[in-house]
Amino acid sequence: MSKITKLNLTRLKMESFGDYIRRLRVEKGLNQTELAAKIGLDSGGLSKVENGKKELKENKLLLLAKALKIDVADIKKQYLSEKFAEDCFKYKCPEAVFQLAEEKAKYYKSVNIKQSKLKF
Amino acid sequence: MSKITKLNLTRLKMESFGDYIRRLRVEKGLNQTELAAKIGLDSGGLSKVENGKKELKENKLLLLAKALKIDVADIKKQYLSEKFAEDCFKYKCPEAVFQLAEEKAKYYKSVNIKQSKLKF
DNA sequence: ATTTAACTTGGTAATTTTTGACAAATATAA
DNA sequence: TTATATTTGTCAAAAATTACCAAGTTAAAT
Repeated sequence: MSKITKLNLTRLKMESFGDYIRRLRVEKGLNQTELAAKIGLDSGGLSKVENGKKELKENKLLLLAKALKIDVADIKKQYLSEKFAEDCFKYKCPEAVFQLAEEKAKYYKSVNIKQSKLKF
Repeated sequence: MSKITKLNLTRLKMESFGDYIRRLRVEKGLNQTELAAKIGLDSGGLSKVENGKKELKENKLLLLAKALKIDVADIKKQYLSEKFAEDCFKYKCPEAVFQLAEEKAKYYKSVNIKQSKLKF
């Protein structure tokens, strides 16, 4: 990575998943209570989501996409990338993990993976 | 992706985390019972790991690296990449997630992330 | 075919983690 | 202030993970 890029990374705030949700919610003129209701959560729960204190499973993700009228693939990307990055950080894992993960994901998609084998 | 690459992906078996562990175990001339004992597992547990039926947390990962005399970073990479790929597949998430995840991971590393904020 | 060792699989109980709901505390705005 | 919005902590229920055990299968050898 170039020095410029590295500097930018250290200075520019990266939008977290919570920031992303909050931004879209505010753009839509909703408060936490209103949006939370649409996804079966109370305002406290949504607050925690927006502040990265977690909570949220896939069905909520889909409801959120619908409520905010955003692309499901996009919100999944935002959500999972955050989870992955946190895991990588937590485990102190080299970032090369992501390249390998992408290869594996493509491989899973290319073969018709047996659900039993992978238990999902 | 080129047709050649795609063909290769569909034909070549990609080594899973379980395959990786099994290969190293066999290379060292250990059976499941022996290796399992070194990481505080029974043979059934190790069998499940090798067959992708999961089990395994970080401390076992470190023990495994030690028992198999392999680089800790390497085993973490193998382990996490598999988890990430499975999640991506399960969520039907676009593979662009990995590029974003890598950016986020680099960002987390570049700022001195507050543990409280991210709760890890 | 029988024996033996290695491996796989399923069940289950114990533990840990995640979740949603509530309430209190804090902040923001009118 | 008063009202509204957000944050935070706690708690119990629900879900997921884990270790452990035992039964079942496979494979190799003789």
